[in-house]
Amino acid sequence: MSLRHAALGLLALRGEASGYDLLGIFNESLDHVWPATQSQLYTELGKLTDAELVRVVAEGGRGRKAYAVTEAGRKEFEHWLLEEPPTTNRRNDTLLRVFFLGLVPTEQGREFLLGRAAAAAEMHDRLRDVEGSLTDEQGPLAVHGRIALEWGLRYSTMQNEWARWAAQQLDAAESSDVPSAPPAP
Amino acid sequence: MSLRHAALGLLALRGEASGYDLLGIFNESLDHVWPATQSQLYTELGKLTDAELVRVVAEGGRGRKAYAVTEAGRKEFEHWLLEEPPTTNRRNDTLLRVFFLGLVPTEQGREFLLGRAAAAAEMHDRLRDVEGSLTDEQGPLAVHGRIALEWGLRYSTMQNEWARWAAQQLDAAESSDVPSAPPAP
DNA sequence: AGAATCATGTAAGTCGTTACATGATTTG
DNA sequence: CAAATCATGTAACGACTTACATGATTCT
Repeated sequence: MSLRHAALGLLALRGEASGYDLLGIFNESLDHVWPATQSQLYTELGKLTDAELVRVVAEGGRGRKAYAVTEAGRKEFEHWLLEEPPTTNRRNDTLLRVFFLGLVPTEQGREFLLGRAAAAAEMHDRLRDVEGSLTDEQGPLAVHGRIALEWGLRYSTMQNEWARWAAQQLDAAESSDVPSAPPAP
Repeated sequence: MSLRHAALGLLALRGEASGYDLLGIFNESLDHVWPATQSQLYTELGKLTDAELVRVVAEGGRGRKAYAVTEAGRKEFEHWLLEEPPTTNRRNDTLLRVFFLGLVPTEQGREFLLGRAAAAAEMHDRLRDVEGSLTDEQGPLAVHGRIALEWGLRYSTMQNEWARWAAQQLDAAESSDVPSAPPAP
C-alpha cells in the first residue's frame, strides 16, 4: 500500500499538485524506487479523496485538479514514514534461478552468473553517470537523492562481486565432483 | 510470472510431486526467495495442466494428484532459466522513505536509518545461524543454497553499512545547513 | 491547421493475499 | 475417538499493468 504514501509524500513536499504533476515526478525522480502508472495514480487519488487524506484545492483549465494533503493525510503519512517498518522485498528472481542452476550443465550456470555480474557492472556505470550530473545540485532533495543513489552503487557492487564469487563456487564444486584430471603435485 | 517457473523447476528436481509436496518445499526452502501460498499454488498447477506444461501422472488417497513436467514444460523452464533476463526488483520501500526523510526533523531521520542498520544486522545474524546448520549438508542443492545464502549475507552487510553511512550524511548536511555552534578551533 | 502537450478517466486481465470450505487418513 | 496431518479447491479483494477513450490548450 505504498503508492498511497508516495503520493501523500509528494503532495506534502510540493504543497499542491495535480495528478499529472505527480505522474511527472514519479517518472522522473521515483522511477527506480517506486514506479507508478497513470492509471494507478489517478485511481489512487480518487481513493485518497474519498478517505479524506487529500483534498481538491483548485480546479484549472483542461479539467485540471490540484490536490493538497489534509491534516489526516499528513498524520497518516508520518505514521507510515516513521512507525511502520519497511517491508523487505522477499521475491528475488535471480536467486530463484540460482536455486535451480543444478538442473543445467555447469558451463551454462557459469554463463548465467557472469551475465548477472556484467548486468550489475552496467547498472553501476549508469548510476555513476547520474552521480556525475548530480554533484552540482543543491538543496535537501540532493542529500536524500544522493543517499538513495549510494544505495544503488553499493548494491550493484555487491551483486557484481557476489556473482563472480558464485561462478567460482560452481567451478570448485564441479572439480570436486568430477575429478577427471587430478591437480598437479 | 515466476511462480509458474518455480513450480516447474521443483517438479523437474523432484521428478514428481503433489501440490501439497510443492507447498512444503516452498515454505521450507524457497520462503526467502519466492514465497507462495497454498491457494496460489493449486491455482497455478491447474493452469499449468491446461497449458500442458505439467501432467497428472498418478492419483493417490485423499484426492492426491502427483504431477510431472512434460517435454514442453521442461523446455519452457529452461528458456526461462537461461534465456529470460531476471527482472530487477525496482520497488524499494526503504529507499522510498529515504526520499521523504527531509519532511521530518533530522533526529527522526537518523533514528529511521539506524533502525534499518539494526534490522540488517539482525538479518545477518539469522543467516549466520542458518549457515551454521548447513555446513554438514552435502549434494548439489547445498552448493546452490549456499550461494543464495551468501547473497543474503552480503546484502545485509551492505545494507547495514549503507544505513550507518547515510545517518552520518544527514548529520553532516544538518551541521552545514544550521551552523548553530561553530566547530572548535 | 496540425502536432505536441496537458489532463483525466475507465475496463480488462494478471498476480498475490486472506479467508472460507471440505473431506480422508493417520497417530496417540 | 480426538487431534494432527494430508490434501484439494473456491471466493473476495487489493495492487499493478496494458490498453482504450476523450477532450482542451498551446506551440510551430
